Amino acid sequence: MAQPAWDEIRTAFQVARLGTVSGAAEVLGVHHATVIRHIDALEKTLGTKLFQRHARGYTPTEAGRDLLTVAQTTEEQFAQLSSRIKGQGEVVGGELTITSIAGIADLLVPVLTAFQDLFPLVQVRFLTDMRVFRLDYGEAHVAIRAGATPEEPDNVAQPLPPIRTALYASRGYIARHGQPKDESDFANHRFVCVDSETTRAPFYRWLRNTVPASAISFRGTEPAALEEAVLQGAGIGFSAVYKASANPDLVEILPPRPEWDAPLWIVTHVDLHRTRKVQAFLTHLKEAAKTWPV
Amino acid sequence: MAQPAWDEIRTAFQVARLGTVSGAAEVLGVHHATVIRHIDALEKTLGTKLFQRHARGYTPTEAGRDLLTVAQTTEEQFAQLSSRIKGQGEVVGGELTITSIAGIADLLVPVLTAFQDLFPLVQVRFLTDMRVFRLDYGEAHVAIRAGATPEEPDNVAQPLPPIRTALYASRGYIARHGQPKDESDFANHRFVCVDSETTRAPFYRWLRNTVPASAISFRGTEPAALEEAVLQGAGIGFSAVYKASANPDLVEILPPRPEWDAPLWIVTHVDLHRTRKVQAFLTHLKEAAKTWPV
DNA sequence: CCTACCCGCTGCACATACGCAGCATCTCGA
DNA sequence: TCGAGATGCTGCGTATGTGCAGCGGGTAGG
Repeated sequence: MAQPAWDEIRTAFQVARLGTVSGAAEVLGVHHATVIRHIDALEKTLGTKLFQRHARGYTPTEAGRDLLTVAQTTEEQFAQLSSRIKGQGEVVGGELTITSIAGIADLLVPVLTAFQDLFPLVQVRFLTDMRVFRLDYGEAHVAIRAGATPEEPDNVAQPLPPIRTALYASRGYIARHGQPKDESDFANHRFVCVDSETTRAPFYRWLRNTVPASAISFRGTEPAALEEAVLQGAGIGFSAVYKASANPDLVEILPPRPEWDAPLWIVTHVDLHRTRKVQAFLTHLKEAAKTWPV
Repeated sequence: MAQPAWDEIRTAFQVARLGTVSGAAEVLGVHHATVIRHIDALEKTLGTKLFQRHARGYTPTEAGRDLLTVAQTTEEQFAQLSSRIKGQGEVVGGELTITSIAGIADLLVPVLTAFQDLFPLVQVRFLTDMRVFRLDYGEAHVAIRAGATPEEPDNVAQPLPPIRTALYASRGYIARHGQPKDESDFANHRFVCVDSETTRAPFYRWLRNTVPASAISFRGTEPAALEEAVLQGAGIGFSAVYKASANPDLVEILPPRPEWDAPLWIVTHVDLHRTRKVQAFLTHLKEAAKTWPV
């Protein structure tokens, strides 16, 4: 069962509305002949006459009047849709999906809530999952990634201030085990380290190379668990500077090193990068990043 | 503000629904390349990306999902419209407009009511007006015309049994003036005739040529008024045989003559003639005409 | 009654859009 | 790790649809 072409329905709609082929042709911006051919083709596929042809123009039959009412609403629907889509880039509103690693959620959440206050029409979705969300699939508008420079094509990467990391111990740990004088004293202490052998984090690699395996007394996979372990005095471990500096219970064992810095990237898909919504968020995020503790 | 082509919206709709260009192309019965070109053109006119392109296919963006929901209902609306129009010729229902001269209304009304009983979905409009309704303008589905063979192109004419006419007088008239013995006696009687000089009715022409003008004592324009005048005894006049034979008060002065017969025609527009509704009425009408009094 | 305008129709030439085919890329499974 | 399948993309030749112009017919106004 052959379905009629939508363009032909639109042509027939204008003819039914205006009553003349000439008027419809002018409105549609096509030639009179095109209008006639569309009507003929449509009537052929439908197997019914839609119009009575006479010298004064085209008068819709019952079927034509039926088409008129249906296509009338379609016309309005499409017009609304069109202006909605065209205007969507202008107004900052609708859904805004951000994805990041869980570790910097406390850094991002204030930024997101402030952005939401700035643009009340925006609905924020903040996804922090183990897996990397694919920007290609439209899963997120903006991704905050840590590590090496993202190289995916079609992705736009912009730098953020890196996450500085240092070695800390809780005051409870120091009270029990003291504070290492220098690196040679590390063997006499207890350390908290990630369990994975293949971690990409440079400071953990440094830890494996510097501290004897026997000194690493607490291992875990979940970053949040490792941080908690350090706080609880399970051992000496790493923490982001911005987190530790806010916690008076943590004492710096070793200061942050540039090679430990985790580069932070804002990544967006090239198609979404141009939209005003994303642009507004990016400027807001970069502005907020200037005030981040370093 | 350029409006997007409806066909391109349909293409984009199928892509959004199926997620792949290939699938949409197969459903639409066009080539993959056409689908891509439609999407590109539509996104260009809308100024916004509708889909995220990736190796697995096309994933709709917010705008694409918006289009999806709108076009979904459009698709359903058009499908319903299409089947409704296609099927409308199959079911005998809706409006049926008949037009005729007022004089034979009493002959047609029983036919119309019987037809309405046969097809309860039909709504009959019976138009009897002085002016001739134009089938071209879709003013009526079927016209009952009297007189010469209709010659308009695009009109289909079918014969009906002609209306036979004879000369009558009321019993009241005969009681007062007697009954003419033959045509030479007409000068001593009173006659009822139409007022118009240019009447096309052959029996009135015959009357003018046969009866002296002084014998025509009652003139009128309205056929119904003339009939009433004959009944009231104003004079001798014409009446359709089927009407007079039902009235015992009328006495036949002269029997009907073939040259007085008024040919009756069923006329339909060629476009509407093929529809089942009109066909059903035509067969019903012709069947009923067989039982008409002649 | 006649003339001028409007509308719809159709043959022809051209441009646009289409189908085709080959290519590049990615995903999934062995 | 490699291969098979699927998907999207692009250049080229063709066909379909479009624009153009002239014609015929009907209506309206003088």
